Amino acid sequence: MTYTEYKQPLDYAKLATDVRAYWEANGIFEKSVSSRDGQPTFVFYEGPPSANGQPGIHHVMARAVKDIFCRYQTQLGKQVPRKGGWDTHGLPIELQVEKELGITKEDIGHKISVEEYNQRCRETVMRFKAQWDELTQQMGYWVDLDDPYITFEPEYIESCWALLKKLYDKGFLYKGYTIQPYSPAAGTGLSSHELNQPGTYKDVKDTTVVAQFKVVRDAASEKLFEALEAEKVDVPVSVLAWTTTPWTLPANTALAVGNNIDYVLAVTENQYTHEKIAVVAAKKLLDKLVAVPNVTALTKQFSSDPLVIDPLKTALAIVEAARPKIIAEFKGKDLVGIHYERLFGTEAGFPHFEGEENAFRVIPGDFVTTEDGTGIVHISPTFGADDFRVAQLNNIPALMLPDKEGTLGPIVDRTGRYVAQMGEFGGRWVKNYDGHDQSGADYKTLDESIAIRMRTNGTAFKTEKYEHTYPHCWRTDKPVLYYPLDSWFIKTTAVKDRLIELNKTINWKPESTGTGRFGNWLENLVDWNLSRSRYWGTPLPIWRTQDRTEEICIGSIAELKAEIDKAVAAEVMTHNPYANGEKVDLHRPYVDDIFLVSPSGQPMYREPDLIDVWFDSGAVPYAQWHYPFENQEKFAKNFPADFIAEGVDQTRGWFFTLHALAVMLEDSVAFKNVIANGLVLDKEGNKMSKRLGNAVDPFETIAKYGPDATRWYMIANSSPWDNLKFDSAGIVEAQRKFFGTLFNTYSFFALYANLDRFQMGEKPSVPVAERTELDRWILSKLQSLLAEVRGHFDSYDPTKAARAIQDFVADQLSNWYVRLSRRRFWKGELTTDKQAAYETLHECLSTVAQLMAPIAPFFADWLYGNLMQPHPPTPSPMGEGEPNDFETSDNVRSISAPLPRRGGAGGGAESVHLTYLAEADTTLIDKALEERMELAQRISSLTHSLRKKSVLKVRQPLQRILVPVLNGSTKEQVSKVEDLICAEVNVKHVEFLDDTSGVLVKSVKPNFKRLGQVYGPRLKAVGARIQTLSPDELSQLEKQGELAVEVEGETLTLHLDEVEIRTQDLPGWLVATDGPLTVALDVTLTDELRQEGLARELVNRLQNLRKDSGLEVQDRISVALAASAPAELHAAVASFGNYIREEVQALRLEFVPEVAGGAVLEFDDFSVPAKVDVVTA
RNA sequence: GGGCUUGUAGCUCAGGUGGUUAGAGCGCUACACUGAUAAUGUAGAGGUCCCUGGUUCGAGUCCAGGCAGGCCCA
Repeated sequence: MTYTEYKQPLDYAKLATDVRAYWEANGIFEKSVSSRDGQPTFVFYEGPPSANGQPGIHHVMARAVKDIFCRYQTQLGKQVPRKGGWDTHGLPIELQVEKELGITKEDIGHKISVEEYNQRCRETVMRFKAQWDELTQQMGYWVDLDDPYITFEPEYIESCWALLKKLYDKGFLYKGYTIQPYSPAAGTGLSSHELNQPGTYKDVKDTTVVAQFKVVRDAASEKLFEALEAEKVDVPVSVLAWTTTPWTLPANTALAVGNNIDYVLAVTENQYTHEKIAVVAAKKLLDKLVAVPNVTALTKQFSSDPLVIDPLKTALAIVEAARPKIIAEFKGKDLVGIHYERLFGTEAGFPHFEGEENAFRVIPGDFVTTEDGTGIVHISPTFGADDFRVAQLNNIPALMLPDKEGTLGPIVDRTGRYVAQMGEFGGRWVKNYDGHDQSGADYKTLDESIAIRMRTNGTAFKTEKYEHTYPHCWRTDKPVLYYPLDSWFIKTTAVKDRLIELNKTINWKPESTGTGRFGNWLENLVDWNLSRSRYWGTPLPIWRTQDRTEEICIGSIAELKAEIDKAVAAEVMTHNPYANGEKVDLHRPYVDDIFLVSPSGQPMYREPDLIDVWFDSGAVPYAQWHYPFENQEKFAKNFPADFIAEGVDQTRGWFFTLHALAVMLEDSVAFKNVIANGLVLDKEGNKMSKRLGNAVDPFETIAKYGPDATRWYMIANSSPWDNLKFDSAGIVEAQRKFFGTLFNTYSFFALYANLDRFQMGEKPSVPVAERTELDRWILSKLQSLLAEVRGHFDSYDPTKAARAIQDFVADQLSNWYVRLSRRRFWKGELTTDKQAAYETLHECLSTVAQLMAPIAPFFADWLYGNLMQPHPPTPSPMGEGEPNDFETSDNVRSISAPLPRRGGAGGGAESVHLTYLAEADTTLIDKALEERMELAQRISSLTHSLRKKSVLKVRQPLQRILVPVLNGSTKEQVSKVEDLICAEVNVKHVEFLDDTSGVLVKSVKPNFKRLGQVYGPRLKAVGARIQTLSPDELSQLEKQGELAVEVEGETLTLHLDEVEIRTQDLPGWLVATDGPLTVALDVTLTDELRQEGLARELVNRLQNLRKDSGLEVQDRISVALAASAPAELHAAVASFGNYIREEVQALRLEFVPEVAGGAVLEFDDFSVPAKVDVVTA
C-alpha cells in the first residue's frame, strides 16, 4: 500500500470538486446524519434565504458559520438534521414582479388579476434556486436541499394559521391601529416604498405655531413655581411647543422632552396679549423664540425723535426689557411628569374623550432634538408614528371620539376633515383635499383659523409662515396625512417580562447583541404589528361580520372547509371551492372569495390583510414540520434549537420573531445559542453593492481559490460578529501559509513512508512512552491543541479555533517537529525510532484533518482520506501521470472498503466527517516538556542571531554555546533538549554556567506588580533603589531571600520575589538575551571544525547537483572531484568521507585527475569541477 | 436623534483581572537556511495604542466627554 503523492502546486478548486463528487457518490452527508441514529440531537434551524436574488459572498460567510458547528457537533457524535428552507413571501418579491411587469400596486386587480400577479410572484421567487443550490454545494454547506420547507406551500401556511389561532385563543391577537402615511384624497394608505418615489417630498409654506401649554401647579411642577417665587415673580407658567401642523394641536395629549436636554424657565411677555408670562423651552433655542429688537436699528430710530434724549441708552433699555429673564435651569428628566391644561378644552366646546385623566403630561421622548422649535415636542398620538409610540410607552391616551356607531376614531375623518364634534372647527378640511375655492379675501385655512384663535386667547406664543419639505401623495399630489389605520397586532407586550427573562438564558455571540441591541429592544417593546396591505403572502385567517360583533379565527384547512360547508348550508356561499379534493391554495384571491356565516347567521368577510412575512420565518420551528398537523414527536425532538446563526440585521427580524413566538406559544426560548454575524465589506471597508461594482462573486472566488481557503480566510481573519473587510489577498495567504504548509507536511510524510513501505496500523505499534522527546512533545502539543480547539468550538468561537490549528501546523508541526525530525526519516532502515516518527506524524496529520474539517471540509477530507486509505501499490508508484498526479488524473480516491476504525479518533475512514472527535488525552500532555521545548526554540533562535552577528553560517559547526543558569531546574530542562539544540544550530555542546563560575554578570529588575501592591506610592523610589543594588547586595538578597535597604531615610526589607534577577552578560563573550535567557556562542574555529564545515559545504553542493540533475531521492551515485581541488578540501574529504558519502547517498567519492563533462562546484574561496553519476545496482 | 458596535505598525489582527521595552502575520530591505516546503530563520525599517480630561505610584487596558466609521431603528 502506498500513500498517494501529488505534484504541486495543488489545485484546491479541483480538489474540492473531486471531494464533492465523492461525497455525492457515496452519500456522505446522508451518512453523517444516519450514522448518528439514536444519538442525542443537535438542533439547528436554517434561516430561510429568499431565492429571488443571486447569492453573494456574504452568504458564503454566513453559511460557513452555520456549517462549522453542525459538522463539529456531528464529530462529537450528535445527530444533526439540517432541513433547508426558502423564504418566499414579502415585499421585495412583489416589487420585483411589479418592476418586471412595468406596473404599480394600483394596477393590481385592473391591468392584472390578483391571481395572475400572485402566480408571477410564485414563479419569480424561486428563480435563482438553482444557483443557490449550486453555491450551497460548491462551498460545502451541508443542508438538506431535497426536502426543504417552502413558506408559500399550503402546509406551511396552514401551520402558520394554526399558530395564529393559538395566539388568538390566548387573547394575544387584537385589532388596533398604527400611524401610517395616508392619502385622504386617494383614500388609501401609502407604503414607505411609495413615499420614496421621486418628487413626493415638496417644499411647502405652512402656518406654524409655538403653543403655550399652561402648567398646572402640583407636586411635579412645584419646583418651577418655587423658583419664580424666589425671584418674587408671580406669573403663569407655560411649556412651549412648536408645530408645523397646527391642525393636530386639538388632538394633543402630551408633550415630549429629551431627558438630557437643558431647559430653562424664563420670564418674558406674550407678544399678542402682552401678558407677562414664564415659559419653559430648551436653553439653546430660547433666543430664537423671543424676538429681541436690534439695538442699532432702535438707536437710529430714536436719533430722529427729538423727545428721546439718549437714543442709545433708551434703545438698550428697551432691548434689555424685551430679553427673557432666565429664572432656573432643568434637565428634561426633571420636567417629566408635569401636568398642563388642555389646549382646546371642553369649556370651549371641545368634547371629552376616553382616558382623558391620563393625558396632558410631560413625557420623555428619545427623538426630541434642539435643532429647531422649542426642544419640546407636541404629541398627538393619532397623527404621528413617534407620538403614537411614546404615548403607548407612557400610557398616554390618544384623543379618539366615537362615531354614530360608537366606533372610536381620530378627530379627522378618512376624507381629511374634522369630525362634527370638533366645536367651532367641526367639518373643516385639514388640508384642501376636496379642491375648494381658496381665493376669497377672507379665506382662512384651518391652520390659520386655529392660529388666530390661539393668538386671541393667549395660547399662541408665536405664529409664523414657515417653509419646509413635506411628503405628498404621488398620485393626487395632495399632502400626506399620518393617520391611524386599522391593523392587527400580536400583544407581545403582554409577555414582555418573560421575553426579557428568557432572553437572559440565551448564549449570544457576541454577548452585546443579546444584552444591548436585542435586550434594549425588548425593554422598549411595543406590540407586533402583523398587518400588511399586500397580495403575496400568508393571509390573515380572520373573518368578521360587517358590524364587527362576531368573528372567527380559522386554524386549519379542515376547519375552513367545515366552516365553508356551514356557509353553503346558510346560503352565504353557493358552493365549497375546496370540497372535492381540489388542491387547496390559501393565498389571495382565493381566500377573499370565501365568506363564512356567524353563529347568529350573518355573513362574515375575511379581514383583507396579509400577515408580516417575519411571522412566516418565526414559525420555522413549527411549520417546517407541518406541526401540529403532523410530526408531533419530530417537533418535540427538534425544539428549541441548540444553535442558529444569521446576520446581525436579523436581530429585530428573525431572531425576534423566533423568540416572540416561542415564548408566547411554548413559554420557551426558540434557540439556546446564536451567532449574529457582521457584514462582509469590500477591502476598503465599503458596503458591497452591485451598483458600485465592488460586489465579490462567490462563484468566481470559489473557482479561483477553492472553497476551503475561502472559508478558512473568512473564519480565521476576524470573528464572525466583526465586519469582514474581504480581500482575496487574505485567501492567498491562507492558502500559502496554512494549506500549503499542511500539504507539504503530508507530502513529506507520503514520500518517505512510501520509500520505507511504512503502513499505519490499526493501533500505533510504538508506545508513546517509548518515543523520543520530540515525538512526545508534538503529541503533547497535539493533545493541548485538541483540548483548546474543542473549547473554542464549544463556546462558538470558530476564529480562535482556526487560529490555534493554523499556529500548530505552521509553527509547531512543520517548522519544528518535521524540521528537526528530517534526519530520522532519511536514514537507514525502518527502525523502531523511525516507526515512531511515522506514527507520530500520522497521528498529528490525521487529528489536524479532524480538527480542521468543520472549517475546511473538502481539504480535510482529502487529507484524511489520503492518510487513512492508501492506494494499493501500483506498478510505477513514483511514475509520471496517474495516479499520483492530481492535475491530470480523475483522482477521486477509489474506495472499495472503508478501513476499520482506529482507536478513539476513528469512526470509519470513509470520510473525516463521519469520524468521532476524541477527547483530549490529558495523560499525554506534559507541560514541563512543552516548556523545555520552548526553551530549546528560544535558545536556538538566540544562537542563530549570534551566528548572524558573527557572520558564521549555520553549516559551519561550532564547538559550544554557553548558557548561564541561575537554578538547577532550568539546567535540567535544557539538558534534556540539548541534542535538539545542537542539531538545530550545529554546535557540539551546550555548556552551562552556574553561579559558582563567578563570571556571570547579573542584572536586577523590579517586579512592579508585586512591589506596587506592597509599596503603592513609594514604588518609584523603591524601584530606583533596586536598580542600583550592588553585586554584593544582590548576592546577599539571593542567598538570604531578603535584604534590608534604605529608601528615603527608611529601612525596608526587600524580598526575593519582589525582583527579577537575570544574567545579562558574560564578559569577553558575544551574548544574546531574550528575557531571562542568555546565550553566548564560542566562535573559536579549530582545524577539525573547519574541515567539517567544508565537508558540509561539499554535501550541500552535491545535494544541489543531484537535485539539479533530476535524481530521485533514493538514487545511489558515485562522485568524482577534480584532484586540483585545494588541500583543505582534500583534508575534509579525508576526515569526513564517510559522512559525506552517507549524506549524498554516494557509493564512491574520489578525486580524479580529469573530470569530463561534469559541473563546477562553487565554494566561497574556490571552485572545483565535479561529476555525479548514478550507480545502477 | 437613539441603541449597539469598532478605532493598536502601510494592511489584517492579538493584546484575562491596570505593572514600566505594546506583539504576530502579510508587505518592504538585507543576510542566511533548505533533498518536504512558493516554506523557514535572523536582523532592520515601521506605533502620539483616535482625541481630551480624570482615577492611580503606574492606563493600550478603568471612568467621563468628544471625534470618526459601521449596523439597526427613528
